[in-house]
Amino acid sequence: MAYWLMKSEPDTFSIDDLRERPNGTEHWDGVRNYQARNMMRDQMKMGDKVFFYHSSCPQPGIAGIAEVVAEAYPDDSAQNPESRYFDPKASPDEPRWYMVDVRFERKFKRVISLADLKAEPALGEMKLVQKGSRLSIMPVTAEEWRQILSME
DNA sequence: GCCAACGTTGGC
DNA sequence: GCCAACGTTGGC
Repeated sequence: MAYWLMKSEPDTFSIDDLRERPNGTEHWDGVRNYQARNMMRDQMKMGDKVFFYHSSCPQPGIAGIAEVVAEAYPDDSAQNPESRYFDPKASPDEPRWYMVDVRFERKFKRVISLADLKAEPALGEMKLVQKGSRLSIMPVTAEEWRQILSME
């Protein structure tokens, strides 16, 4: 089982939104970055655990935990001209973009802020805290996972 | 294949 | 709203 961190803008889709979905489950559409797509498509497996990260908001940080409940399948929003995620180069034969399903597991008692994560020496190697890191999906090591849980 | 121009992300 | 750091696009 692997660990991940996935970013979402809470104004668009927050951890509370996920919790309120039927079965607490939603597809993670709208990933339009190849590195992030490749990780989702090739490496994310059923049962993997995910830190749900809130970005571009007053308090950026990790808000809670979700679990992967469906492995990658085509992101049909790329083929919907009405969608903000529409990509004219995507087609049924070449879907180009993929998504997974995630299910709400729990919300942290408090948001573990980016500032707190940056201040923790044990997380110095974490991709999230490194300068210029913009990936919306990134792997988290087991050590990082444990460390962050201890900071709740 | 290079690289300039442009678009996006995301913290602040 | 600013802007640094990337990623993507497309002319050549």
